[in-house]
Amino acid sequence: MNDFDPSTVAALKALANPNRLKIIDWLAHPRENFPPQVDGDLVEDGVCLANIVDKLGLAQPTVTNHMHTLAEAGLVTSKPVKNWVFYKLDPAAMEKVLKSLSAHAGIDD
Amino acid sequence: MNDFDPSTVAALKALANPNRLKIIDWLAHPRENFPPQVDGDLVEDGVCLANIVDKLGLAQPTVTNHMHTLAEAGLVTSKPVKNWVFYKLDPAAMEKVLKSLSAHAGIDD
DNA sequence: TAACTATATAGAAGTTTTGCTATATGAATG
DNA sequence: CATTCATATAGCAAAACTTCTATATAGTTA
Repeated sequence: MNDFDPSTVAALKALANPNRLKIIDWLAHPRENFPPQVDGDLVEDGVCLANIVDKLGLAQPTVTNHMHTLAEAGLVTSKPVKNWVFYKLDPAAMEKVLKSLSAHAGIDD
Repeated sequence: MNDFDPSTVAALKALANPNRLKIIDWLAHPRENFPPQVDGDLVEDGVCLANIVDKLGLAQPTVTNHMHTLAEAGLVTSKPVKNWVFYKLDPAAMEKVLKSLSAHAGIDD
């Protein structure tokens, strides 16, 4: 019904990976999933890459890579503070993907 | 918030491909996208593989493969009639994926 | 039952994904 | 200003994905 939006596929690709989906889940509930941070608030500023690396248990460059995938798909935003990078989920982007997917599946909102 | 459901990842993987997403879209609106069928109703019985092959413009085994991917992810059902196979979208499965994804993203329904 | 038709399977090539290690960059601190 | 700490980049290997051609299977029809 809808015209085809390539960014929807990019977002779905980004989400279609167990590690990245875990990250999305964690970023949706930062206080429940990460320890308090010294240099940036978990909710206000986002979650520091190092915290995600620790929690996920993969090598740091691998996690950097996953975060870039999520960021390029527009699902998370990143903010450099000092020499950290804080990542936040973009709920509007997630809603957009959900709406697009609903439309493709012919499900009325 | 939710516990991790591997079938959600399988479904997202199945959806994270432009050709399969097109197929999902077409199956959601069969009358708008396919010619009437002689041996099975587009809506009641589903869409014949050959019709999807024609519309997608890929080789038949490639499309068979895509349909198996979608079926294994539970997103479509298949029904053999004579020597055709009819495919139908499973809207309940799609809703389940959408709900699961919403939960992961922390979006309240 | 022979031929045809629709789908499935096998196997292979090219591409993409996912992870790693090693190293570079760049900001912060002693 | 040298070191340390957090992140980025480069390059590589293994695995998975996407597509193809060739062929098999199984139901249909003449």
